Amino acid sequence: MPRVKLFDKQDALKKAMELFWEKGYTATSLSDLTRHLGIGKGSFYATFNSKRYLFDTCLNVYRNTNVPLIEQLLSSEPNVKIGLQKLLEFNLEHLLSDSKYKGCFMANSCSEIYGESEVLLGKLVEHYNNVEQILVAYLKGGKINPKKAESISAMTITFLIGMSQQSKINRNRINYLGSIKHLVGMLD
Amino acid sequence: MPRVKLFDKQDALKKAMELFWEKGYTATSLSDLTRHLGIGKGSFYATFNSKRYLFDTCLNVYRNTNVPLIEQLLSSEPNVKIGLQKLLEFNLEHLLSDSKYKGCFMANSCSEIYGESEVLLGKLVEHYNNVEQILVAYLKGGKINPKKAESISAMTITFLIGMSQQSKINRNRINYLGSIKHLVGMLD
DNA sequence: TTTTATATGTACTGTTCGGTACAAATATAT
DNA sequence: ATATATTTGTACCGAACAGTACATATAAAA
Repeated sequence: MPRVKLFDKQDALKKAMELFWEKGYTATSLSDLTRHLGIGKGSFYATFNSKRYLFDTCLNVYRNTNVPLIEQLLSSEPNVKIGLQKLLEFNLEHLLSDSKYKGCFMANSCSEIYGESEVLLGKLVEHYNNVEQILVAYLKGGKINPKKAESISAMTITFLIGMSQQSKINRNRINYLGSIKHLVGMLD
Repeated sequence: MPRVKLFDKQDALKKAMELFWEKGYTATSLSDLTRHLGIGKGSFYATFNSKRYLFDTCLNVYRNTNVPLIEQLLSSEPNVKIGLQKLLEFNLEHLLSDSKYKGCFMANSCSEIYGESEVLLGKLVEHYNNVEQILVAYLKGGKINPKKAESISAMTITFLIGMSQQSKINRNRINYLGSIKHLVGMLD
């Protein structure tokens, strides 16, 4: 019976994610969104409840896209040293190949916690704990001793966050590759 | 002849810096500022030109406060291994002792480059190049071979940026200390 | 073709934004 | 005491903000 939507929700979600990822929550206005998604205000609120709610959804989309990618990348590489290197280089290439200098959506969002209820904070904490645990389990599975696996995982997370932020102002691939080499070397 | 200012400009500058540091440029409104500084709009614009101009000034204040601190810390420690460790631990303690979870003002500002003219970007690039060069010179001065000095400096910068961002969602001192130990150990 | 449930655009809400205009207040030099 | 240069608070500006109300358009079911 009803009229049918003129746009694809999943497609619009992806576009919204790109925009929030690029500009952050606060700096992205509703007119930015409707313009970029190519839909009107009516459709926007009928489909996505509110700006805040859409943002949360976008964070989930990002997370549900990237974490499995990491898991797959690691699980397909039995040599943990190479696996760790691939993980780091994979992230680096993603950052440097992005002409918009967006960095990492999760890491960016750490700068937008202020004033929010605990929801965003909790989501970020959970995400990074999750990734860290994946890495720890992977390294332990490769006969790295538990203590070392944990400390190297922790350092890798910190380094990844740093790289994603720094990639906005420094695009020197050689530099980062050198650091990655050192980091991976710590597994010996 | 004239009426005299009822507030201290340097003091107000410091308060403004705290606020921008905590909330970022966009999320800090003019009413936030005047309320926090305890002055009216008239005084604000008579003293600080504009919100944007004040922000730039605050960034300079931050930088002119912190870089000399780093230089002093390093120059007073002849053992480069201990010097690097002190630098990292000094930063860590600063981050963890801040009950407001503000992170690093410079690193935070990397997330606010979007849409700005090249001014902010240039300032951040220059700052991090500067700090990196200070570190390189310090390590080279301690008989670390040039190549190694450069790669470890680069990694240290990335790590510091990462730590400052991550400190907003993870306050586990032990974790960071472990990473620092590993990083310093790379000098052997 | 008519009915009908949903999608859509537009006009509008009240609020806040950064910034300006300017009159009133005031501390000092005379 | 008076004159004066400066600070200060307040009223105001147009624009943009997130969000709502609702009439209109429309595609499918009947």
